[in-house]
Amino acid sequence: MQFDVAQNGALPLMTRPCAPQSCDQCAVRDRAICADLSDTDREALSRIGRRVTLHAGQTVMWEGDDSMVVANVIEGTLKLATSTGDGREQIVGVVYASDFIGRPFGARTPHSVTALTDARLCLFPRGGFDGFARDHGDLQHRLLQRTLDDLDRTRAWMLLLGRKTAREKVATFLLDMARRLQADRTGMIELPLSRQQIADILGTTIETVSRQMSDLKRQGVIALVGRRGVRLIDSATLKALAEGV
Amino acid sequence: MQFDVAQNGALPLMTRPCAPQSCDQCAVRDRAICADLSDTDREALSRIGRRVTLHAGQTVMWEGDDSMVVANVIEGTLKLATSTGDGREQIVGVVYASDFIGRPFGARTPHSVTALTDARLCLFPRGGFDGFARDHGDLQHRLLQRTLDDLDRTRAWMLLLGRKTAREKVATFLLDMARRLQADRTGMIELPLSRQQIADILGTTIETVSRQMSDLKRQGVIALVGRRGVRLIDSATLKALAEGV
DNA sequence: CCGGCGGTTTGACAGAGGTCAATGCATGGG
DNA sequence: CCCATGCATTGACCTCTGTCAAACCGCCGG
Repeated sequence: MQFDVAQNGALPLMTRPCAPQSCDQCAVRDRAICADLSDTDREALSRIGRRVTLHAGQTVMWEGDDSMVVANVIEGTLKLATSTGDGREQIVGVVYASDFIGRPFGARTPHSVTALTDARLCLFPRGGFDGFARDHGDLQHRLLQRTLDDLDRTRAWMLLLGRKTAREKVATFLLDMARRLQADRTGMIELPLSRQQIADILGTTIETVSRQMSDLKRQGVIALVGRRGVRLIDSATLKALAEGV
Repeated sequence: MQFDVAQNGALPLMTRPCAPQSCDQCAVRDRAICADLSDTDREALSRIGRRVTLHAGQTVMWEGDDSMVVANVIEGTLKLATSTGDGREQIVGVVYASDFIGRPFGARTPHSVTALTDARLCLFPRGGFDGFARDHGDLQHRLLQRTLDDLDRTRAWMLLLGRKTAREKVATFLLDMARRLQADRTGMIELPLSRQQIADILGTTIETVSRQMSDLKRQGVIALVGRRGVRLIDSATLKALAEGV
């Protein structure tokens, strides 16, 4: 367990309001929660919010802060994290393009949100979003669906944190990443996370992650290419290891 | 880590349909998700469902099963749990009177639901409930609120599972239980869980839980009375221990 | 192309907590 | 009321993983 120095620049919220931009060419237009709004409704929602750009490392919301904004992720990867008083960090979620972030209908943001890569958000003031959602059952339904899915995923992750060994954790993590990042034919993926961040997801240390990866490499189950590259060579074995042989 | 033998009788779903009962005298009438429905709507929902009684140890839903029913908890305490292939169990939630259980709007039940005490449920077939919820924005809103709260609590628990020491876990657990069970003036609570179940919540073993509790007792922070009774003597110290001193 | 920085790997070691096993003791059925 | 059963406690031991430290090496800027 160690202390993660928050590396972040100025709060970007007011720094880069992009030129007003219609939803027509939005990259996540049909995957985000606004996907099945009518064109007029979607534009109305769009007018409440604005597009902002983040650089890797910037934090959008802090744990315990008043919940002021919510957002759709248009592009990039971000982490959700909580910490103990003495600085031990646990990553409680990783979000990708089209995911929704922030805490609607609640006073407090229960975890920080930090960009892992450069990212673009479609950001809404919470009050405005809450009001809009209350008036649009389909948006609310979509948000409910998404929240239920998040809860299922989060609970599945609790099994990993509470009951799996380091080996099982790393194997599970690699398979999960391969699925999410759509590994190509050769099983190659580029992790959007440092070893420290992987450790913070798995509830272990950077050294343990590194040792487990090296072991898997030695066994010929994966290959490591550069700092962030991993090639899954024998995913059958990896699956077995993820379940504890 | 050990194997939890599923102790359960017959599936109770069809065994004990109580006499049709109006919502008027329902104990959780104004705390459950149906609380702010109109009387007519609430009665309509009630007609979809039925009241069932469970005995401690009975399982209502199994991990991975098709999601067939959802329910309000009228009375009692239940656990939500997932397991690895080889039988290691992690409790991913504990639900109390007025809480909602089951997976609406989804095909699979992602975790089992088992009664810890005798319990009473207000049970709905999922299809019927889903349809009703879609037509009643206020019900859906309430469900969303609840799900968002669950997600926040679950993520907070991830910090415990991933980053806290055994001492911190047990202290946190006791404080959480005292809050939820409304400890009386003397700080006395009656845990609805066995040591094994506490271990399954905290991602540790029965022996570790027992040792930590004995240590806390030796330090004079708590007193143990009988198998399930705990008296919080010095909750200030307990709070400090929960945060890692 | 090189040098330095920061992330990563590896090693040595220690300790928290898991495992196995025996004893203790509430609790409920006879 | 008492014994038997199953949960809880305690002890001994060992292993996994965390800690501290040093070496390694991609990657970027000059």
